[in-house]
Amino acid sequence: MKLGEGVEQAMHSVALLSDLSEDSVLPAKAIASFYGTSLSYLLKHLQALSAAGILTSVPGPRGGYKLARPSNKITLLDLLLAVEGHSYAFRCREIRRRGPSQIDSSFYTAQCGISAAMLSAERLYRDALAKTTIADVLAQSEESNGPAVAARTCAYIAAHGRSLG
Amino acid sequence: MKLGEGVEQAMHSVALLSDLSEDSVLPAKAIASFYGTSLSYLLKHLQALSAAGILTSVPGPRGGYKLARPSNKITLLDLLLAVEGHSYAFRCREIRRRGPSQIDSSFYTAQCGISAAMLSAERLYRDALAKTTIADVLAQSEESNGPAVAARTCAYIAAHGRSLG
DNA sequence: GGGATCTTACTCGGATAGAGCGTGTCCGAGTGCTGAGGG
DNA sequence: CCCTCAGCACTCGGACACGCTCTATCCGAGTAAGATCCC
Repeated sequence: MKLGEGVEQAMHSVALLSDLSEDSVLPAKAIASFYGTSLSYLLKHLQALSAAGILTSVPGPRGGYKLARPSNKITLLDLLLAVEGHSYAFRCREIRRRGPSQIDSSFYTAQCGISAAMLSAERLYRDALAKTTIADVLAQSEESNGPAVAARTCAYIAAHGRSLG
Repeated sequence: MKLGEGVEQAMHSVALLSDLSEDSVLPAKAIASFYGTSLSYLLKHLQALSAAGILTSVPGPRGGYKLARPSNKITLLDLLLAVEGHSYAFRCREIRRRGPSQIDSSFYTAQCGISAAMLSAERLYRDALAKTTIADVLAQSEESNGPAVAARTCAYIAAHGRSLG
């Protein structure tokens, strides 16, 4: 029950890219520098987001990343699944059927009750994340943190963002 | 985002022990054999459950494990935390504060919005598991699977359970 | 024959190797800018 | 002075080692039953 550090990096990266004008891109190097993380490692996850259709990448000089759709259409679940994969955390191995004294499989009509309960809880988790967009998070964050933080990110974007030719 | 296989083993083990009379114990060897799992590996998790106060262990010959409290007082969350640890899956590293252009920490009054949203979803997950007891799962499972499965476990318990002297 | 004691076998408990995956890094492919050279 | 072209620097993309956690295992400590010996 542990999420990789790449999840947080991906989410913050998308949050940063949200402040970018539509016809601009921000290179991964600038994102890594802004958050003080390893560039190579961040690229790994940005590429995953790009493959999932969340980000658009522009190669070459003056290239970079930008959002593929508005931030109010990007949910935390989208980012989580893109980085960590789509499989559920709990996977039923059907150990109830193993062992020496098996009975016929037809007796096990329904799925394992434990598995059902675990997956049901996990769906609640995913539903909650699916209802929260990056735009929601940013709106709440700015409200509670005040304007200084937002000003800092805007300044950084202005300094490192690049408009597409 | 992956749960260890020990979680499933622990939960099924507790489910099996639920069918045991109060003054009896079941050795780990019998549980491992029933589920076809490795004894040594199962012991690791049964010990974790014992340390968490969910199971009671009786050493020596005719020893074994039994529930420390009734199965309707044991929730899936208890088992999950005992096996996987109490820390949350998402851990905020505060990468928003790192990087070259830090501003004073006092500006970051509230916690990170992303962290808040992730932890909030995870609490929903935990709440759902905290509301589900092993007794609930067994009741539902017996209802959907029919009596043959329950009969098998009862027979196994009768053959391998040991009453305390 | 009864009781104490010693051996024994069985249990849990903690410490110890191996495998798989996440973490971190590196080098290569592609692209647009830039400068020089020629018309 | 303007156009063409080659070189180049910068970007993303995929392939490659390292470390840690999970998986699996082994050996040691403790205990109660059972056999044995003594009274």
